[in-house]
Amino acid sequence: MPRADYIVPESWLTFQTNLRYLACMNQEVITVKHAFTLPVGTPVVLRGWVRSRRDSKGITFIELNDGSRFKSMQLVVDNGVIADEILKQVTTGSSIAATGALVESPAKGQAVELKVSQIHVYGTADAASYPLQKKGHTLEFLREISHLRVRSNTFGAAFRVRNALTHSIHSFFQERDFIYVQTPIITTSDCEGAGQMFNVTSLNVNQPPRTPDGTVDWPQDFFGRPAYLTVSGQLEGEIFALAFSKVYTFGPTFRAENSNTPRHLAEFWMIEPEMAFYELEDNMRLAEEFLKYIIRYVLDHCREDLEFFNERIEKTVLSTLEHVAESNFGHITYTDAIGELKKAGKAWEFPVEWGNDLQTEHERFLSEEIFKKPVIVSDYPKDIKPFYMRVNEDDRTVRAMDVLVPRVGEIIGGSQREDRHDVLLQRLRASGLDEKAYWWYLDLRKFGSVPHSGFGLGLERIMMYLTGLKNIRDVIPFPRTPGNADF
RNA sequence: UCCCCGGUAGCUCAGUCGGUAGAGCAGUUGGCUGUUAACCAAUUGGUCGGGGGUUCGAGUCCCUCCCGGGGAGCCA
Repeated sequence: MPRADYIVPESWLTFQTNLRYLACMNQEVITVKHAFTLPVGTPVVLRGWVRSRRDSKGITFIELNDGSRFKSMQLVVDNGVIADEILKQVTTGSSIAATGALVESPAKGQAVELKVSQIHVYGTADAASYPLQKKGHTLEFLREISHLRVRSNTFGAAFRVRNALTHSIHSFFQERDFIYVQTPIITTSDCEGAGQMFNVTSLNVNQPPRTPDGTVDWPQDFFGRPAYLTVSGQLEGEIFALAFSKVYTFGPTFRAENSNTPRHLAEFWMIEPEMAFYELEDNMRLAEEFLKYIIRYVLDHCREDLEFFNERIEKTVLSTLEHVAESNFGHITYTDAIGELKKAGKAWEFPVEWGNDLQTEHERFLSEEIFKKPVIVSDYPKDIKPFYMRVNEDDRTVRAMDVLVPRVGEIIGGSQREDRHDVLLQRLRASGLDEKAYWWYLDLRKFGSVPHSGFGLGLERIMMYLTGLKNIRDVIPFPRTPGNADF
């Protein structure tokens, strides 16, 4: 809906006057996205960055993008309207404000365009050295210029999708009475069983204080003992679930693993819901509902961006997302999955044997060949899963679940938690963990313990699924990987 | 961390048997009255990833280090 107080009267001739008008009305600058909704004839000031410029004799076309949506506004400058010395500065990458009126476009490609009456150049961008060209760049090259890649089509689309995705995650849980809990980023509970952790210390790492036997004297450190960056908020999430019934965390997590793959980051974002009174079946139902909800949301709110990914990055993005949002996930137990994989009669690189963990090749076969859609594998052997997962009646398997999706692999890992104090204690000991460090975790099973479940979703993993981008470094603003923490 | 592939102009790449550096795009200049990755013409542009070695001679062969990509493990 056009709002009169957004509209700059055409008679207000100078750019400075327009600026003052906007300022005194205390209005935010109109976006390109908003401008496309205004009726033809509306005078506006648009500001943004020049994507490209095309000159013909007597007429200049400028693509102006401000990030508000994928499509740029085409600015049309007729001969003589803008002084040559100003127009010369309007190059790819420069930042400008353009005053003019929205008009119907006589040519194909856009319904409306801005007929320019004035241009103000905020900042020039030397054409010879500005790295972004009008033609395609490789994602690897753009990754080296993370401060500028966000101005490109691909990364503009990716981070608008990421924004919508994070919004939808909060909406989903808030609509269902989940409480958002911020679990700590610094933790002293080591060996959470999820890989190498980053040490956090205020000691001088070159000359740490040492005890007589030569080991580092941790009591002198900031927290009085070794501290780490969290690898998961799950254990603290359980504390809150046993008070607020349904909670979720949404924050960064850290792994110091030396993983060099397109699917791993040292710093990534994770969503971890935790629900009291939920058994594994409830957990699986929630995971499926959750994934469908956020996929539907992004389909409904980022159509233009997804169409770009579908056209340029991965031709199956739209069809798979539509399919997944409508169809039911597959479900198979680990034991049955082993049977299916054996029946497939394929020559596996890793042997298919009950008790072995599923390898990437097995997971892909399940989701891509057998089910051809997301599939939940549940009830894994207890020996290959962490201590906190609830042991089944058979005493051989635990109430674990992994959601596997075609193309990306494991996107969710979760379980029903062990809520029996004696069993948990036994599992802790069997895993060789220090039960004293988990005193509060055991306490939760001593005082008002209830069945409860939860799962973790990697934000960047679902981003890869939504966009079709094949390297996780392209779906997070500033990727941290072994040997790389630039920007 | 392991295995494989790659690094040549700002970008994407070619470079034969070891003989002294190429194209497209971008940039620049000019042309074109409505372009859409505009088009047409001309033109500038190089420490061939770093170091070492073999050779009369290395972008090319060897060693080594760095960086990037793919696969694996770990996982989300």
